[in-house]
Amino acid sequence: MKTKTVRDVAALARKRRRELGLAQAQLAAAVGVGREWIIDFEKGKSTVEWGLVFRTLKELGLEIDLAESRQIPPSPAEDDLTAILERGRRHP
Amino acid sequence: MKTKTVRDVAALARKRRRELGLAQAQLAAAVGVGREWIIDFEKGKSTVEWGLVFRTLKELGLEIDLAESRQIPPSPAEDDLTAILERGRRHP
DNA sequence: TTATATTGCGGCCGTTCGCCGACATGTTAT
DNA sequence: ATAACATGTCGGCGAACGGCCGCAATATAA
Repeated sequence: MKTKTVRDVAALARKRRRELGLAQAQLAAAVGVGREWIIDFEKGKSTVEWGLVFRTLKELGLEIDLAESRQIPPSPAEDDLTAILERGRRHP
Repeated sequence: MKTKTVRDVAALARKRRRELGLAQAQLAAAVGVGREWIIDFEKGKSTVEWGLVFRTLKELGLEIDLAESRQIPPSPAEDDLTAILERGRRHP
């Protein structure tokens, strides 16, 4: 299942948890986090810890695959980049 | 590409970045994070923000797929869970 | 209905992220 | 040789995470 946003992952994880008949508290205990963390994660909170997300998905039996999409995504800040890079080094 | 740990993801991201000929600073600017964040992420640091990881992978053209692997992985907190699960089911 | 379980939310607080500098090292180019 | 770049490291600081506690809505069961 391709995911486009963190919410997609969150929704999928929630669905999966329910399919497994697990309560948030149960999953939380299994992963080793608080109940609130599961709530935030399933809400799609983007600032949760990456490692905990990974462990949670694993616990739910959801494997993470990375597929190379061929095209380079539109580099959004090309002009800003030069400015930033200029600032990064000493003036010539 | 199946990933088993956060380091797998980190290594893959680093490889991909180099294939694209991007410097850490460039990727950092594109994603909107500091250079150190890219360093930590590529080192496999597990406490980095989930949303930033997602954005970074996207920027690298790496799509995240979630595949349902079989059953529930061996639950590490079985003693606690069994008690809870017992309660959840009808008991003869 | 009455219970029971599950879920969501709001503080509080210790810990830590992520950013910013400056600096060190190694590579490459002029 | 110098200069520029790329990658890492270190110290420091504001901001925010994540855990614990309780309580109010909702499911779900008896």
